Amino acid sequence: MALQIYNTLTGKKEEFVPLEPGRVKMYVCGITVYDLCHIGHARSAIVFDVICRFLADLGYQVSYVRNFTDIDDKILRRAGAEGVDYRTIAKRFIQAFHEDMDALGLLPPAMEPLATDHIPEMLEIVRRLVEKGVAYKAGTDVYFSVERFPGYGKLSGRDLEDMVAGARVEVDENKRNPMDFVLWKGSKPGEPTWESPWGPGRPGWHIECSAMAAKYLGAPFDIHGGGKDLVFPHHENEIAQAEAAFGTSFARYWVHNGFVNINNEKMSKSLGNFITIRDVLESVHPESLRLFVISKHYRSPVDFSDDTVGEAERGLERLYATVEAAQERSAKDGHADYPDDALKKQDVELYEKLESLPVLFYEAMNNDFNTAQAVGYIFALQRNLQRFLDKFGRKNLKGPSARLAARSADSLVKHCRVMGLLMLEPEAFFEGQRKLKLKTTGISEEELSDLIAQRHKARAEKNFAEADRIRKQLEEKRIQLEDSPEGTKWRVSLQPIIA
RNA sequence: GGCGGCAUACCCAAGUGGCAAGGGAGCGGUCUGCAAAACCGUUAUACAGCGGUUCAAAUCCGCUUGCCGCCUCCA
Repeated sequence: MALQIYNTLTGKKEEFVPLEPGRVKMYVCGITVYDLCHIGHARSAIVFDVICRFLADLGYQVSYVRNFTDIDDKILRRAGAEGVDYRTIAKRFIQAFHEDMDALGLLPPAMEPLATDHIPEMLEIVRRLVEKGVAYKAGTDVYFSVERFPGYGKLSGRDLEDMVAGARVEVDENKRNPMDFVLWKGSKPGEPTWESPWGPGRPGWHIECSAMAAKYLGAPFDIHGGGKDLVFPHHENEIAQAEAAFGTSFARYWVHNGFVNINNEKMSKSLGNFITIRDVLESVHPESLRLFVISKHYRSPVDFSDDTVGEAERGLERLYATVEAAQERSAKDGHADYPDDALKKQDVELYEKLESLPVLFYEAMNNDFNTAQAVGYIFALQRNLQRFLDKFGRKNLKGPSARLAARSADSLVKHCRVMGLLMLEPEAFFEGQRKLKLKTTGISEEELSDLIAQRHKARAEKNFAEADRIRKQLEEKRIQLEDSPEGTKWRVSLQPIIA
């Protein structure tokens, strides 16, 4: 089955046909850089990262552009509050954004343009719109006249009359229609300003994305993405400006991700349920957050809680643990090849899961990036593989058994990596996980190994009361000890994130 | 007020006409000094409710209820 993408513009899943064979041009609205990013931004970034990786996996060359809005009221307000230049604020949060995205393991876009570097391109669009009579100057501002663009409302599925009737926008004497939106704002004293044919000022928000997308991808381009909340007015306005100015369609497929909620409510500063990416990554592995995100369909809202993130984390650990065990125990014999029949004889169910995973995986992903279903298929293989390994106790696998286990592990890794998961060697993952988790308990590695050694001694002396006392002491710090033939291992349970 | 979305087991969640994926938690068992992990078994005659279409519906249509989002900056 060919790739199907749900297109907000038509409200339907459509077969994806790129404008240029073998190439996908994708623009995703980035952030306004005035504060740290929260987990809603993380979801959006992860969703489009997975889309990007999947398209690349299908063989497309992906041109991915994501902008920064680096001039805006909120940036100016913060700059004013701190008594610094707005560029200082923008620079600080662009850097923070990059740190967060790197920490999340996201592929960098091909291009990350800044709004303020594209004022001439924006002015050119405004010029064309004014020339065509679709925009007008009023006072010190230039507005887009929604009545002059017949398609206005087509993305968000509203018509102009309804919008005007229910409009909650401020009445502005300058506007001909309450829904008209600003393209160019006359600057107030002390604000950053650029020269223009309509007087000194700065660009409106929507014009940036139209200008940068058109510059780097041309119009029309293939995919335009962003959060659901951008559908109206931002994307609606982008379409209006760009199509009116260029006389062509703007973007073919409009893709919008759902929100992250906390306790079933949208995250917002006023509700005090605002969680930054940094807050989460302090105690949660980035791939856990990724698995959490892709366990849900990208268009559905997702509720973030300690429980649901913890579930994702345990799932990820099991995935890594199974892969590690399979790799280790098939290391010797896993590379020799055997006929399919010989492998199948080892474990019919595992063999069938292994054979069917590629088909099912691509079927799910091709169906509007159904990562949740794809993850389900991956866990089905993981479960069968783990069960197979357990049949052999702790022994290493030989011959066709080793080969079957090795191939299953390879398949898990390969398919997970298409979604940006299982990117680490298991050993490195667990090492990182131990360090990260231990840090949240306030116990040092030395203290812990001392306590484990003490307990080991107590156990050797059959002083189980003392051994259990130490175990309990550590459990209070969320550290769980696991005795195994290879010695005592430990794991740390999740530190609550939500207060 | 206008527009849109969602409702599947204890929890999370996939499934858009033909035997209800997957994960987590629970319970019983194997293993273990005890635990934990892992494995085995088990947990929806059923998909908010009512009505309709169909040989066949969680899936399509209508109505009802509940929750959420957008309409103002917002991923």
